Amino acid sequence: MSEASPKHDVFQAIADPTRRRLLLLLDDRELPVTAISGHFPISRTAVSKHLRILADAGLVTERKVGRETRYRLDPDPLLELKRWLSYYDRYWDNKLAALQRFVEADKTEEAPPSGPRALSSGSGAADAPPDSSNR
Amino acid sequence: MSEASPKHDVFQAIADPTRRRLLLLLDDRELPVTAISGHFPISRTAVSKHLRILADAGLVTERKVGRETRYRLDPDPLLELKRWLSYYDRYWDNKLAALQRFVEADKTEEAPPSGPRALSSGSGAADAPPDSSNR
DNA sequence: ATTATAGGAAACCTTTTGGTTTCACGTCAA
DNA sequence: TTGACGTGAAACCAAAAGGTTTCCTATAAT
Repeated sequence: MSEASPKHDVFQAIADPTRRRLLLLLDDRELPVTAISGHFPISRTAVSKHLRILADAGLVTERKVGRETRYRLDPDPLLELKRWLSYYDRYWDNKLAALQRFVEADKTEEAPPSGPRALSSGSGAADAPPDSSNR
Repeated sequence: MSEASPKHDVFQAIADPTRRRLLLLLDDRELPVTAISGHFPISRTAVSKHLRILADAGLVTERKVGRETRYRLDPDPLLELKRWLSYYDRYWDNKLAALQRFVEADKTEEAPPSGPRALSSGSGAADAPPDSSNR
């Protein structure tokens, strides 16, 4: 509904430290480009490009006010990240983790590479449940 | 602690879709490189390089067994991501979000770029609380 | 009407990234 | 001991990423 052309995905968008700082800066403020770029050691144009990438990922909204363009955080796409991360929650949820380790105890110990392991092609879903994007 | 030389950070490590798939594949299995690369359309060497990046970020552990090197997921560094994400939790925690919007209601409406901003909601440094890394 | 400001677009440069192919080395099997 | 197997290192390459500078176009302001 809201994503038009996610040319840049969230994972890539937040990979850059400068962009992470941008998100923080725009967290609760709506700021025009020049004001934003004052916080960074790089050129205004460079900041502008970062903002575009964030906008492409849906992480900031742009709103024209007179001759300036004001940017503001839109954290919604971060929910995708949150969902992706939640896949690993069982590792930190001690109760489940204990069960998990118990269940997998047998196949963990010194399994030869070519044993009766159902790993190869077997489950197509097991290969990419939360995120299947590939280039 | 545990991190030796985090040449690659988690954010960058998970930015690549192939690497995300690797994490899934190594989620509960410990696999040697050749077995792993069978799941990907790229060369074994390329997979090996991805594994190195993941290892640098601490996301996989490598263990030599005979002539093969077995890799396995170590999700711990993902906690950093989780922590980073939690900074934005207030946006999705409805109770707090309501308060937040109320508090910021006045400064949201057409605030001039140079107003008396006192927003940094208690949580600390306004510019870079969760992540301050910069290149 | 003229001038200053804000910000994106273009062209360009350098470094990084993701990939490949080839090679060398250690380990296991005949 | 001779060969096949499993991997990483090296050299190399094309494309993408992050920057910069130089325009160009709107929108104020005087």
